[in-house]
Amino acid sequence: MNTKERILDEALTLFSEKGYANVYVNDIAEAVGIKAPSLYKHYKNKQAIFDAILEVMYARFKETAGSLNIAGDNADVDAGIYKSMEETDLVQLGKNLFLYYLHDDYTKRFRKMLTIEQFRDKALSTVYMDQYFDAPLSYQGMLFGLIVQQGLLKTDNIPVMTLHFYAPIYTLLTVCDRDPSREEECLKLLEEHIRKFDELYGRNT
Amino acid sequence: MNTKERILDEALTLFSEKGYANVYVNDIAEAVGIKAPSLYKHYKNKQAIFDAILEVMYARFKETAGSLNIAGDNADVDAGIYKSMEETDLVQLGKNLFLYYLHDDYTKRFRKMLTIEQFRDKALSTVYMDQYFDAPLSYQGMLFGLIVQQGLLKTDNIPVMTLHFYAPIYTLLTVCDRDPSREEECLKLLEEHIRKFDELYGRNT
DNA sequence: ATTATAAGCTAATTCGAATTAGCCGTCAAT
DNA sequence: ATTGACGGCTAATTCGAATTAGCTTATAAT
Repeated sequence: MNTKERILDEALTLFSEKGYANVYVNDIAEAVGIKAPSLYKHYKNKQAIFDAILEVMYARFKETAGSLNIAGDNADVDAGIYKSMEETDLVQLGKNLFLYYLHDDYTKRFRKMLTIEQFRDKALSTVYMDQYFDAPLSYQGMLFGLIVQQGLLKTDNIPVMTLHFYAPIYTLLTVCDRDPSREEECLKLLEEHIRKFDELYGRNT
Repeated sequence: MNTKERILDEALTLFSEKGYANVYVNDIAEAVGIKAPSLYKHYKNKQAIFDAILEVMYARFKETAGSLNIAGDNADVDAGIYKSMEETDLVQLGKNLFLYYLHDDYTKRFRKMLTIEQFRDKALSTVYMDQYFDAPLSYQGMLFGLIVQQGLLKTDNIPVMTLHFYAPIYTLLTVCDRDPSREEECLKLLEEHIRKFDELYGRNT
């Protein structure tokens, strides 16, 4: 990773911990191991660093939405996903989703940064909502549609079923973001949630 | 409301919209209708204004936790609450909880401020988690315990049942905070959620 | 070999936001 | 009537963080 990239990396870390306004260019430089004025050889100013982070993250989201099949893109359902869903344990799906969101380093720092900065910039809150509400519900809603079609689960209201599946995951995620020491507790609750969800919606009946 | 109180009120509004660091004492003064130096007749400095807001909110939370029976205090269950639960429609309970959180002016601004500032101050994130995770789950868990005892709903896992009830409420709340124009949509989903919850956990069977 | 560019540094400079100094009018209590 | 505290104002002052100026070295291309 070259200096230009490392600046973004360290800046993202700092922004996610303290918020844009509370991070000084000096902090970023120090984290990178250079002096503050040297930053300006790579970026026009502090705001440009922030903007560059956003661009990288947009690009990254686009990639992962496709490859990990959990974060968005409800446009097309290829046969592979469809087939795997038939045999995939819901618990695994939920846990994977949760752990990806929780541990993927970029995702995690970016989410925290969005959480802090979203109220200052409408565009950021839109990104946040899309990433953590609309896209997951849309994508998972489609999956549950297939699962219900297959008769594996039963419901007359797929959007609500999806909300029932996803909202606890989201909620537990916000807990872990705030207090990583509760991760174990949350994972346990997550697993119980999905098992009960499964039971309630009739896979086992 | 005197000047001293109005300062807190306007400052809370501004902090909740832009975050502490992005609000200038000048902004606060302007909102109040005085000049910035006059603020210092009432508060030692900017931080003192922030701290005073926290104190007011702590006090307020303590009050409302008791009087509205939705926001915390799981210590004692008085007979009144117990009795009312027997006949209260869950949908009303959930809607009231949601609408209180969403529309109570102080609660709303304070929640947004906490959301923005929590990562800079461990104490704030603790307050946030307590207010929006632990206390609601604890209190509602107790209520569901009573409801299950009465045989109105059935489950072998009250914490998960409580999570199933509360997580969608919390999730939809975070949506409305970010985009108030989605309130109607969220309320509709909220209602469907609770009806389905009720159905899944067996009130109607 | 020369030159240009990239990327670093130290030492200013700028600039804006927080705070302080010091003055003034009002009003309630002596 | 006088005084003092309260709460406001304008005009500094301070101070710290962002940015710019200008120098240096290394390296890659001519």
